[in-house]
Amino acid sequence: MALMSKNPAAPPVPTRDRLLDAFEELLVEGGERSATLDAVAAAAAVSKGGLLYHFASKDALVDAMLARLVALAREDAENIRTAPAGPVDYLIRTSVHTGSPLDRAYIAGSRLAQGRDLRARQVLTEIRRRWLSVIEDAVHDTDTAQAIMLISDGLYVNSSLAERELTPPTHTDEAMTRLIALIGRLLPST
Amino acid sequence: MALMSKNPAAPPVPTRDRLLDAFEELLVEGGERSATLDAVAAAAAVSKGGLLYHFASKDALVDAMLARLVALAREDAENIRTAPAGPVDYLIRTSVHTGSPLDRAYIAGSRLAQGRDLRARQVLTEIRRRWLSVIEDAVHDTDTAQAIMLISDGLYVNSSLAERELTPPTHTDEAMTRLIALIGRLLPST
DNA sequence: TTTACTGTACCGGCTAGACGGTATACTTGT
DNA sequence: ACAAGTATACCGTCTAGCCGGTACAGTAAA
Repeated sequence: MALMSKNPAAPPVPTRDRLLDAFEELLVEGGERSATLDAVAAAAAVSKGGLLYHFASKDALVDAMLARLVALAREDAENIRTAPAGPVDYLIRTSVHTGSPLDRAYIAGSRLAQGRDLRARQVLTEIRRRWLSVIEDAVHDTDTAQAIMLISDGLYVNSSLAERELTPPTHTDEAMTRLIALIGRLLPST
Repeated sequence: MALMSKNPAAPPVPTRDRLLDAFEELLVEGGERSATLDAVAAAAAVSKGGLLYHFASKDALVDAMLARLVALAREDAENIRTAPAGPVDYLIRTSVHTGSPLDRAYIAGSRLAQGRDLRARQVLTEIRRRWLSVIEDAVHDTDTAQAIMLISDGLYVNSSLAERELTPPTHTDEAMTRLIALIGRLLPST
């Protein structure tokens, strides 16, 4: 009785954000090709005119999406740095597809980066540079940090590719724990 | 004098292959969106009609491309297994973008896998499964093998993303050597 | 009145694909 | 030997539909 499908006091998600969500979702699910203006508008239950009211062009939509990604990544870098279980543990565990907003935005961004979009490539490169520097600070060794980043990248690829197929969950929590233990061996014994 | 731009006795590359090459190249450079039939035909210096003579539909073009990828990957798995410097060394060194036919085909395939193409996803999953099994045979430890595959995947991502930007070559031969040494630490000390 | 849209109609360019035609080489019957 | 037919390997044109974008008239709420 107290639980409705939505908290009645919760402000509705602004149309602008719903449009960005829909854009990301389409990119993640079907790549650049699927993410047309018509499809985005339909997925957000907004008319095409409404979409173009908020974003004057597809370019503007991309810009806004990337800006949101950058903001989320900035927060995340802080989360990695201050994670109780340590930066490496946090980074690795959040590299599998968890469905978090950052996850979705990051994968959406990498879909665009596969195309000719220079901005997307630059944003992704910058984000990874930032993550790398956090890990470097944590492990005090460039080569090791780089290897850890590669594993993180690999996890992203795997989970965004194998996604929702008939594959039994490869990257279980337990598997992640073992992987992190394994990564421990990379650390120079100080 | 003896060297012309081409061996005069060399048979010209068949149009069919040139079309597949062009298709891959466009996918690698600009993603699914760039790889239209018109663009493929133009890049191969063939009319659109000519393209459709060899491949009755875009689907057929994709099928042929994936078939070639599978064939190349099959050969490669054998190369990994029998590499003089060992499977891990070979796998890691060939995970950076070398411009080899397999490289190009693999990246082209992963561009398609970003979209809705089920076949591409299945093919890539299958290829990685094959590689993993070779590495498993070599290192006798599932977790370690999986970690090595993740690093390999990460290298692919990095080199296909940062490709030909103003980034100084991150993955030099020397860096690869150090990475491989690092990976050595993952191996259980038998 | 302004903000935040909806809905419709339209346009130019692109996209996949169909189709008819053509040049050339090879085969077959006589 | 030669005409007739067939297969191969394309070229050039056309079309239906999609895509990004424009334009604009209307509406409902604050």
